[in-house]
Amino acid sequence: MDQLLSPKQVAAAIGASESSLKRWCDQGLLTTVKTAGGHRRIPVQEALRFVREQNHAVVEPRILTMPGSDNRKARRIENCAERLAEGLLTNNEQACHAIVFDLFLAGQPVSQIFDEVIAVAFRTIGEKWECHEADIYEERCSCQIALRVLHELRSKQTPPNSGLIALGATIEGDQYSLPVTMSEIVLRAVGWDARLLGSSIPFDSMAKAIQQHKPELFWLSVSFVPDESAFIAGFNRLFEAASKTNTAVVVGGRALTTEIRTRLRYSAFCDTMRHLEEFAKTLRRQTEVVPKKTRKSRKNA
Amino acid sequence: MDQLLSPKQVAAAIGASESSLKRWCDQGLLTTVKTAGGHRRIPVQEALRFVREQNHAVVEPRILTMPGSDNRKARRIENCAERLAEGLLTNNEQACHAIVFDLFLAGQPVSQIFDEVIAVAFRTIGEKWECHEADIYEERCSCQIALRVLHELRSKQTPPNSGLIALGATIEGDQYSLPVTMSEIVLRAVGWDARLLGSSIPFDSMAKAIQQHKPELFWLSVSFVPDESAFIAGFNRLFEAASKTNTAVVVGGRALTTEIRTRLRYSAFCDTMRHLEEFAKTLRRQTEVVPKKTRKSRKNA
DNA sequence: ATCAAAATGAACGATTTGGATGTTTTGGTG
DNA sequence: CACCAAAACATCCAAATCGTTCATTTTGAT
Repeated sequence: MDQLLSPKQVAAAIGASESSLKRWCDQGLLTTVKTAGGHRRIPVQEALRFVREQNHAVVEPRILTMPGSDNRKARRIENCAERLAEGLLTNNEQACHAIVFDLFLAGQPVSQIFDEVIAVAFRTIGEKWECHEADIYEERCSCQIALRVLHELRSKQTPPNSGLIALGATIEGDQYSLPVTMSEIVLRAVGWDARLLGSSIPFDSMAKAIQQHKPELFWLSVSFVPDESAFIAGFNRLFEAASKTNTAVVVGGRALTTEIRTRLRYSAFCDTMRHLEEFAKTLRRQTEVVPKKTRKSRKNA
Repeated sequence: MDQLLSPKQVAAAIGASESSLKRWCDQGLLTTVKTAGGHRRIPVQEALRFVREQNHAVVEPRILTMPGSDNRKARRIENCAERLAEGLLTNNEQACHAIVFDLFLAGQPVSQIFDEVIAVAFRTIGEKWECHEADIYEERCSCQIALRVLHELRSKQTPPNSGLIALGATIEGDQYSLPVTMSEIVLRAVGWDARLLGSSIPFDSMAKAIQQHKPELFWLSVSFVPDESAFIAGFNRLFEAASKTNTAVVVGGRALTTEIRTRLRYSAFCDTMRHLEEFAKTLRRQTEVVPKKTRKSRKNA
């Protein structure tokens, strides 16, 4: 479903002249496809990538299928967590949408948006719940809204084209789908073909998925551990299975105490989305370079 | 074997207008076969060659990769469930998306799409799982895909403007978010301001939500009942709470055996999305007409 | 402050695109 | 077989886009 835009449309969207836009296309700053008659066509995702990378202003977000909003001051990341928490608790889905997409358009890495805005907002909501200032249903409803925003965000990313596959899941009994969904988006942002298996997957089924898809990476978000020893045993079994297909296993989540961690075997532990992003980037570089047996790269070194 | 496509289909596939495509055919950029009546027919292979050689964009790969998905036969709702099940199990998100949206754009009511396509597809997947032809992770992954399609569908609906509020949820321990999400979409389709609270909500919290939002309708999707007697007690308590705010309570879901049902008090029981739609329509008419004390409606009667 | 280099945006005639039109063909149904 | 709605046809034309040139503005270094 990636829509194609004409140079004029993109120009209008970002408030530049058509001439400049055409020049940028010809310079390769924007990847264009051409019609048979030689007209330039720009996929929306590509336009979004350009806006984010160049830190360009967006005058008409609607052309880029983005929610309209007050652009100027919204870009600072500081108050956003607060504002998001309020938007979530007051059921103001549009506001939540706008907060996240403003940051996205302003070029903030998704990992940072997740760590510093969404995660913080939900921590706030969690605290309010503990103080009986918010009810459970309000927290759950907030999750629903956030999930919809995340799905929308996901659909605006440039679709993955690399052959590097990542699979992700949560363990049986863990129903928190927000973190695992964020992980998927982060991985896709750095070029992985990340596929979320879903929530509450038994370890044996994960192993089967690994065996069938042979991913380069498997990630596990652990927000809740129903049975500690079963978890440790199951996880280490999973790690065994993964090593057979050379699959790196990344684990993270608030339910993992240091005590549990010391008894796990894993390729990487990630406290934040930023960590996950960094690890995925590194692994990607390694995995891509290694199979290439030529030593061309020496020339540049 | 050599599937033929109409100019319109190819145009849709590559995101160009029908006019342009026909011109390109006439210029010889695309080799066409002609029917007896002079209509152009383009072999899939030829369309693919054109895309490769012209380095053209592909907006709707499904048309070229799964030929026959777009013709009139495919619009028929009968085969769709089958095709959707296959798309879900093969991780072909785009195909799933296309199947649902083709029906939606063709004017099929969402309730019918849900009852006759999505529900059927998941029943098929469930059966395969029972016969060990599909793994748990494949079912979960299918749910993820379906959820994303549903969210996309929701975002394409006209946003609610009526004052009629509906709240919905699943009970604690019930993690099936697909049915409850479909319900929300159905209600929104018939003009309700439906707000999904989320999955796994305790009865007390639902009661609180009702008390705070005073909805005209509350719906509960029950796909799984962890504790039967606790459920019955909790539900009837909820019904009590709802009657205080004049809130109709609708219940449905595959976990509700007739045995359980006989022990519940509710405003309506819905086996299908169609039932829910009908009930919501009726309630809407009643609720809207009653407070209006003029008898204008008599004129039309 | 000054100037050259670079970037921007407007203007131009030629070409391409895509929507509208009324007519004909197609494919499915009774 | 006859019928019908949807799809495709040919044609036309306004609007959009192309590549190019050129004047103006911005940038950056002296």
